Amino acid sequence: MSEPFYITTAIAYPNGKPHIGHAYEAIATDAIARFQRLMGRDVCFVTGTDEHGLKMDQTARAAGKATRDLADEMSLYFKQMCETLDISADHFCRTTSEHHHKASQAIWKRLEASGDLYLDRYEGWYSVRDEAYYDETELTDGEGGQKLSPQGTPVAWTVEESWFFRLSKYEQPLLEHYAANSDFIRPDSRKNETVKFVEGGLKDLSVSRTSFDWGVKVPGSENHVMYVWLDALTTYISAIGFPDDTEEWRKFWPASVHIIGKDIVRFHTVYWPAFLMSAGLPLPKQVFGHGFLLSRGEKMSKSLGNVVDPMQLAELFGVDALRYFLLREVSFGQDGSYSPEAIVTRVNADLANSFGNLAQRTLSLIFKNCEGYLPAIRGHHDDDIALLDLVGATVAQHIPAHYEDLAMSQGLESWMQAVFACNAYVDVQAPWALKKTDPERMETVLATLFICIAQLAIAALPIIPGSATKLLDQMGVPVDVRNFKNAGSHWYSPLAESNFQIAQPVGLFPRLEVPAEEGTAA
RNA sequence: GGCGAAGUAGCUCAGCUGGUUAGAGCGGUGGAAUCAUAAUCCAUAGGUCGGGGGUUCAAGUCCCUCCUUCGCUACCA
Repeated sequence: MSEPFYITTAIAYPNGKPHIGHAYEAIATDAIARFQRLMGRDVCFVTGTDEHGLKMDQTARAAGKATRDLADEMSLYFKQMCETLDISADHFCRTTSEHHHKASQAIWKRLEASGDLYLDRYEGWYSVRDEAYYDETELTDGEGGQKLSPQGTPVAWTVEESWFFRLSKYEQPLLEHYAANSDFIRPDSRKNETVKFVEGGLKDLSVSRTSFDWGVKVPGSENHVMYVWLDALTTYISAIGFPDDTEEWRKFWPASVHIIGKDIVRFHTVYWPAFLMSAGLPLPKQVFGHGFLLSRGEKMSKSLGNVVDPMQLAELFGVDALRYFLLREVSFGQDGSYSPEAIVTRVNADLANSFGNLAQRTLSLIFKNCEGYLPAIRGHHDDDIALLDLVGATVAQHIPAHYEDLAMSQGLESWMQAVFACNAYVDVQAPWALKKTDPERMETVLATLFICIAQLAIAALPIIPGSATKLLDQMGVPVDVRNFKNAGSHWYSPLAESNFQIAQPVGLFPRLEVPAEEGTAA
């Protein structure tokens, strides 16, 4: 029985098309999910869209559409993005689904049964124009003493009936949980922020709204809809069956890790655990808040006009090139910077010049000098052993250790070091020269390289699944070898003896060029 | 204002609990090689580790202070 591993992305809020940040999160989560599958874990990977709330309603109205139609349309963009980027999610969930409504109402009833919900009034400065409450400190004084919101719209003191959740009750339990589970919130900087925040005291949370109705109806209070976050967070359990007693639910909850952006850490590390405690359900084992992608070091925003469409990038550079760049260049957990130049430089250096060329030169030599048959090994030299050991240790130990720690960029750094060692080995051994002086030795050298390249391709599968698979296909590596457990097993000789023959190798990692029209944002 | 993170070679960054000549990749320079995607390999470029002060036999690595950048500071997500 393999150990279950349940991982989720944040459930994206689709009041616009997906941007590079959504793509980044999906890609990173996918790489982790794929890695765990290759480690033999039984993986469940969930992503989806969080479609309720005021913003969706407003966006739809502004576009002159029915909210449901907008949700359908936008959610589809996210789903398509996942397909395009090779995201291997097991479930794509929508909070508008019937089952999800049922689950949200079920968790609501559990909170209620715990005595953690009470009806009260929410008071504050409300802007009708913005349909939002503002804190006193955010307001400015307009003409005639009229108080204005940050958007410059008039606000008025408003009282609204609302259900409240006794968040305050969970202050100590949460702090105890953070202390007892040091890995619950990662990276540490996010954990510190959360702990300080909770230590500062928790107020009860308003968890229903009556000012709009685009959401999950509160059981027994039909004029209330649930606070979007309560509903959205519930996706993590509704996706695998809750409240029904399904096999998936029993197997996969609690989640191994929620991968989220650093902006929504609080919702996942304070509200969500508190809701779960109240509901009597186990807490996820970890919440990881990744950083943001900056465009040339600047925040991306619609007003700056530097928002990047991930679909366009994938089309321009290739899905695997984009995936590789994001996971190699950005240290997971920290902010990262993106630019077309950076993608081109990184991908050309690592994938095209180093790894791609290594595979191409090796397979070409085998194709030309061995008629495509895998060369025989006739006794290894020390150099061969050293390379096999280095690549073997990298693939069996170093890379998995980094991936396991969600340090994909460091795993890829180890990967590149092994690639460098292979290229150095090729140059020192010079199989093209051995062809004339010692053909048998040439065969051993090429066989050694073949084994190393296959192992490196396997280690790259979580990051660049498409091209690594194509390479392994070209090389005839059996599917059951393509995982971290079997990559280092003795599969080469059986494959060679099976008379497998490689075809003329085809380059899988083309050199990229910076798009010519790349100019300054107008 | 309060709390926190960061400031290391031209660029992007590694440097855990303090300890030999501060590291990598990219770029630059000089060689080698020619199997390969004008790709590869080898060597190299001498950066006061933001400024100042302190602790220590010894400090990017601990303490203080100053400067700069950034994040969090609750109910739009």
